[in-house]
Amino acid sequence: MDDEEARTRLLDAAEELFYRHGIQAVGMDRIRAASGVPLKRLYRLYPAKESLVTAYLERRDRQWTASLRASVATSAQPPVLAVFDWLARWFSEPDFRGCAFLNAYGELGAAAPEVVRVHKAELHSLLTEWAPATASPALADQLLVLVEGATAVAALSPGPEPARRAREVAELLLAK
Amino acid sequence: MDDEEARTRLLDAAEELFYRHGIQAVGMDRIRAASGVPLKRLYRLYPAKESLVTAYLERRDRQWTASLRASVATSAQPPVLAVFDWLARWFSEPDFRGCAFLNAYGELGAAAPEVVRVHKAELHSLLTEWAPATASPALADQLLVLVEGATAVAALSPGPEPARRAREVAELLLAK
DNA sequence: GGAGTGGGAGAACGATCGTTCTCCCGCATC
DNA sequence: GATGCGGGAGAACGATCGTTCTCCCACTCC
Repeated sequence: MDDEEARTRLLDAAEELFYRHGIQAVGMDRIRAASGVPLKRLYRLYPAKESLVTAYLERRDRQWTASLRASVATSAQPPVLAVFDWLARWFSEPDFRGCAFLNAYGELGAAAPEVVRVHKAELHSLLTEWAPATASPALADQLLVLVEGATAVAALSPGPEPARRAREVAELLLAK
Repeated sequence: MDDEEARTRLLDAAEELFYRHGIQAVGMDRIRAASGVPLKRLYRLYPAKESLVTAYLERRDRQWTASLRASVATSAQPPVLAVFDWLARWFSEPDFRGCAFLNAYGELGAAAPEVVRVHKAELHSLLTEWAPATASPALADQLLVLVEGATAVAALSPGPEPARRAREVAELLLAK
């Protein structure tokens, strides 16, 4: 097992545990046990828990954004509506538990890593990119409210319905 | 200082600290220091941290719902739109940091107290009550997405704008 | 006034946390 | 084959947490 594989295993374990149980509720030793990476190596690759948390969120941000981009690009639907179809599938995953970045911000507050804010800015920028060129500049803001709202509602009552409700509203916004 | 005043002081301190810093980040001794209530009395009134957390969320639920109800009842606007005006004022409070119930759920996961789920069910029921009688039964679900979405967006970029954007969308839904 | 009681201040306890250190084994080098 | 050395397993350390205990003082009741 080289360092690269150890990093992957550590981030896999961190993602699974931090996302499911929250960040403060998971100790470093639990991540060592779940990843199989010895503590000494863990601290060589990530010198403190905070850097592991940041790395977890940064990788999740890249993967989340890439998955959404790919799904929107290959959908036959208008991009903005394809977002909600992708959300419906995400909300149906068995271990879905809301937005990892919002959860981290709620738990850590001002101590949350910068990537939390970056993630939300990226999402806003994607929605701006996908909105019809003729639309009002407020449309991206409104769509962002719909995406965040569907995610927050689904966090407490999982399943595709919140995404479908949000999609209905988005269709209305586009037809306006 | 009788027990009732001690309870109030404890819940005030708990609300201020738990909401601002997160639940796990605040120790019982910090609540003792902020409230001025001795530890012995604290544990007589709330036998464990979990019961203090539950009491904090339950009181906040009652106050939040009462404030929203009162504001909607005295507004000249249609009830559903008055909700978003109330949100805009809430988001502008200097210590606003998102929905305390969603934050608690994100931090505690399955270990979150039941009141988190109850709070969201109440909100849905209020929106159903305030929706025009002629509206589609899906309207309350869509409004819930808008309310939660505005709150989530405002958590990371505070101020009244997310509520205004959500209100614009709600107007469109009502005019449909 | 003396005995009992309740509560306040804060030390103490056991558990757990993030982090570091010790010990030891396998392996590469001359 | 002796010698270093990187790394693994896990003990150990200091801090902090939730919770309980000790000590002591003020006050009540006869």
